[in-house]
Amino acid sequence: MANCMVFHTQIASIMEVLANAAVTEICKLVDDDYAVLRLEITQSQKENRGLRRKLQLLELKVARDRADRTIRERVLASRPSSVKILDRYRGTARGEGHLTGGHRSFVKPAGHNTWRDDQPITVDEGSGTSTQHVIVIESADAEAAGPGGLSLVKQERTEGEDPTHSRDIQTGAAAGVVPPVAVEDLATTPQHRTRPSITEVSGTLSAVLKSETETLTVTHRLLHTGSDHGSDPERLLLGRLGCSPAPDSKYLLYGNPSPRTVHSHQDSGGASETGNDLSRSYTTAMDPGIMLLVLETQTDLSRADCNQYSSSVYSEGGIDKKSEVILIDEVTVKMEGDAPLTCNADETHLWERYSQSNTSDFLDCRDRLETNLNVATHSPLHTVRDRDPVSPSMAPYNSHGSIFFDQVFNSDKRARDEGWGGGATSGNSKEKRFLCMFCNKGFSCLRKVEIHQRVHTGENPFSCTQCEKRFSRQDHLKRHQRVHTGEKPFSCPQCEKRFSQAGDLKRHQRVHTGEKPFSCTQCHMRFALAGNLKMHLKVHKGERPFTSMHCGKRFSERSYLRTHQQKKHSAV
DNA sequence: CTGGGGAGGGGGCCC
DNA sequence: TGGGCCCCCTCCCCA
Repeated sequence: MANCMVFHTQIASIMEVLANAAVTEICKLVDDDYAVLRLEITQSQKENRGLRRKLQLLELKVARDRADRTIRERVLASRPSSVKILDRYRGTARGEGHLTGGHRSFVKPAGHNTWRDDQPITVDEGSGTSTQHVIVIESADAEAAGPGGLSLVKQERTEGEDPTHSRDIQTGAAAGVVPPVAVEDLATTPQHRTRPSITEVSGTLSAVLKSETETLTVTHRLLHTGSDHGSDPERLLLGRLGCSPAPDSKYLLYGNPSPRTVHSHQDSGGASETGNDLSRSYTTAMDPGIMLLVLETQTDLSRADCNQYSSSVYSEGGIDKKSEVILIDEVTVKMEGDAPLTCNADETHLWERYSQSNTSDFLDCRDRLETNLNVATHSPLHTVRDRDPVSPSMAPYNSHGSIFFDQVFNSDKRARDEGWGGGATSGNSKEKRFLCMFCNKGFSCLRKVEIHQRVHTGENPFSCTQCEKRFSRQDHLKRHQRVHTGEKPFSCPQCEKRFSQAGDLKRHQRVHTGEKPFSCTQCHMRFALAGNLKMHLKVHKGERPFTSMHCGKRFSERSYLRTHQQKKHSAV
């Protein structure tokens, strides 16, 4: 019995030892397998990340190629639209010329990459012919454009800072991915070349701006971006280029993340819609997904100062913070009452650039912006206010990736508007805290800026159901529709003539009053209409830009040429 | 050439 | 804040 007990004890001991050994072995196996498994998981994760990265790059490349192809097709299909752009922003450059002034630098819609070279556009300007070079913007890789979108860019111009260094920092992040931003300013020497305020942040795109003017020795900048419309909305930041607000003023330059309507060129109506064509192409080109910009005014140049310095070249190297400006010839004729005619032949349009934003601020802005984007508004605007002072440490590239362009295009209308006191620096009683990111014009509320920006973006959300014409404003559409309805609500009390626009009636009534508020300073002839005076001035200037192909006879107006040709034709 | 109208672009203001 | 209107300006066209 005792032996039996001992035997059982021994058996139990052996069983325990064996069990322990088995457990140990099992644990060891589990640990080994677990380690292997972990290793495999880690490797798989790494592989996944790598593959995902490759996939993103491939997708971006495909998207970019598609966008390039589309844009190339559009540009090739509508090559003349480039001239229409001139027309839009010069206001007068239609067809054969007929230019009285305006910008001497032109915007190529962003993304129209096939319009690559400096294409001289010959515009007959008065007695001479000016060869205008088109600003060329080239898109570039979009590889680093993160889906998160908004980028962070900071640009600083502090006294003594080397702007080259600043730019290098800003572009450096994308340098390995995209071609560096190239800006050529043929009018300036390399030493005086003003560094472009184009900051390639994410590599979504690089911009090549080439601008050259024949008669100007000033630098000008322009920004544009382009991307695949169908892909993730491009994020860009636009700086500004234009005469700066008053010193020490701070303005909010907002982004317009409007889900821009992209119109195909098939939408373009007939020949009567050339303007719309332009708008559409331009809209397509712009299509900014998000534009956000933080701006602090920086230059000491007032508008007048800009005018004064408009023909000089500014260098931003080192401590020079002055703006780049562009001199635009523009003839504006405005006559009030019997006051002498005023001809500002050297109306200037000014380009300047600068922008400042703090990295953290920008991230903050981005967050706000992205938050706002979730709101289903048509075109939410986002403002950033009270920017912190600029920090020298730049972090131009964030994880989301995006672009910052610190440039702005000024339309010739701007000078006029600001001449009326509507500019950002006009110091109106109403504080105009909201700046157009394109022309820096100030507005008192976001809605106005949004509407105004359509001037630059070409967005025409309101279309006529009768003729497919498109308008940037609803009231303009409504007014246009009187063309179809025949409605003429404004009637002249003197002659019962009716007009569709109140201004037309007012203008017409000069017929009855005999009022001729526009007088020529050369011959003291007076005119009831400003356009008539304008045409008359060509007589004095001897401007005859319209030449008959048949007999070589020259005319000051296209209509004269047309009449002449009709007579010739009827005679034959 | 001149006179004049049609129509569109754009800003400001009011409700 | 958005709609609507007024106003100014400009281009184009035609008589």
